[in-house]
Amino acid sequence: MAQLAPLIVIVGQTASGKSGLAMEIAKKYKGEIICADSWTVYKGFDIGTAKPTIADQDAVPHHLLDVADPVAGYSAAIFQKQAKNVIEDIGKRGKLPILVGGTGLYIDSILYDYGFLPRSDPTLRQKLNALSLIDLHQLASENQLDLTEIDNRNKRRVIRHIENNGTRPTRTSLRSNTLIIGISCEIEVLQARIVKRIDTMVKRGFADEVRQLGVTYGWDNEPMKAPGYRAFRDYIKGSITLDLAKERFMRNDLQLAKKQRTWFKRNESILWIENSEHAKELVEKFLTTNSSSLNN
RNA sequence: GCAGGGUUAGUGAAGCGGUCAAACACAACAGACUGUAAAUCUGUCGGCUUAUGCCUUCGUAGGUUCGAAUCCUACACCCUGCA
Repeated sequence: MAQLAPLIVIVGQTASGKSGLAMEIAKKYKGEIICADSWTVYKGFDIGTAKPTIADQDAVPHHLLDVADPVAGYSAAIFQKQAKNVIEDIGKRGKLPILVGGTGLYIDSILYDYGFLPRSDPTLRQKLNALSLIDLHQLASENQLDLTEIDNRNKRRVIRHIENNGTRPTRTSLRSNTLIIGISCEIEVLQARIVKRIDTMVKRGFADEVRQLGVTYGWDNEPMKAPGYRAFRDYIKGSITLDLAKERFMRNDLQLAKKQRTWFKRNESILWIENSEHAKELVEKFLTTNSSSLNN
């Protein structure tokens, strides 16, 4: 089996400074950035998702931004397929792929080469969704499906198990030739950064963006559920003040950060760093050690 | 000043003599996580400690009762009708 291209992965909580670090590394080592973020994939959702700016995109090539239509939706499996292609392509061109993002599932789908099972049939999904958890357990048992191995109180998981007819998805061990850097950040510092970032977003016209997107794509699509959009939608509709909208935005971001913390905490392959100097040392060492596999 | 309503754990809010450390929601904390993942789900959530255990709580201080967050009295603060 051919050696995989070297891959740098940068993870961390929202607003922890992932993008900034990625830019630094990309500039220094001729890198290209792949965004592993379940919201920046959507077209038009720019300010509120903290999508890299046009200037940043001009300075360093970015991939998997704006690849999804807000109404059509997206998924981890689609991401995985696209990301794998992009990473391979970047490697072939002799550049350094840098996977950056806070969506744990997307990251792990690359790190552990998740074997996603086929997408569900919409008709069947609708039918199963209408059933209660108890009915679903009943159905599973009629089909000799064992639910003890899965989170059987989670309706969504039970449905998925039935749809897959009991087949379990696969995963591999950690991708070879991969350096995973995690940016650690104190909660207080993070909160301050989030507050500041929201102010900046508002100054850049976030409210207008939300209004525009609501008119264009409606209010019920997936990216509209993102922390900022969810919070500002009520402000746009006039039911809450700007201050309250910002307050809720922050709350939503902090809750997101909490989930990200939990997700990444369990991954023992992540090397946690405090500052970008430390990160660059790690990258330097990693690239030296793996130079033989670099396509010069 | 008179009459009425209110004061419950981080917040909102049930309870109105025993089965109340006190429903429920939110927040918080911990965890799971494979085609919606910023999703979905699980556990904890007064303290000690982890026990069918003890201790301290339901504005404050007393009282009635075998027993009070629940009844009575006084006081404090908040809202409403008449002044």
